[in-house]
Amino acid sequence: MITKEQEQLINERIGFLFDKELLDEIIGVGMIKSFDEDSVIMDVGESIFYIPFVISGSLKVSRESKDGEELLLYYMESGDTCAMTLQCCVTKSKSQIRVTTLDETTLLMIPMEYMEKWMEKYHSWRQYILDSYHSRMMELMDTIDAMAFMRLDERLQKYLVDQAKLKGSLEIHHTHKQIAEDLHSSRVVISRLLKQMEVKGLIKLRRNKIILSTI
DNA sequence: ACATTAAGTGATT
DNA sequence: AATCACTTAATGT
Repeated sequence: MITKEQEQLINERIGFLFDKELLDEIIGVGMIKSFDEDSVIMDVGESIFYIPFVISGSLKVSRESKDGEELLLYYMESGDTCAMTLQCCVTKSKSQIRVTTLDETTLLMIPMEYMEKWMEKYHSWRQYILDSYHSRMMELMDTIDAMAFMRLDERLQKYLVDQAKLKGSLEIHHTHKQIAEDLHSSRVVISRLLKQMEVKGLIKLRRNKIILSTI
């Protein structure tokens, strides 16, 4: 059940997206769930019963190949929902993706049966769903572009800037290994590129930490 | 003090 | 740009 404080938080973070009436319904049927940093909240092959909304925190959505290799697709922040999940709800298929938290993250879960019902009933819902499809699509285009046309060093820079923006901090607490996995590269290569960037004065390197000079 | 894990580096493909 | 093999540095027990 949703408490008064949680209701307030929902209103604050995603309230502007929907009509009052729909918001009341959301509060009636939704559940709030919180997760620690680095927990996998949904994995490849799992069935999906809830539509998640990000209330606070951030997550990454990635894909996994047969041999366990990971590839980062896009990020989700406050007010976002997962287009892949929506798709799975409609087609009643299993998750094709993995969703991992990057921070302590709070989600609002809506049982999936409301998805279609609200599509007919509320303009704001339909609009929101279409918008989020659109923005996910755009983000995917971005990552495809990056993979196809950008060199790894440019991708790495973009990655660092994205992370910094996402966390609102110039310090990034990732190991070179984690970054390599996200960018589908190897640790040694990332270490070397980061070293180059440090020499250029773009970043400073510490153990488990990278400090950007600017965004 | 010792083990473990992260990061740095030269050589090779 | 990736991989190997090895070193060095930082951190936990």
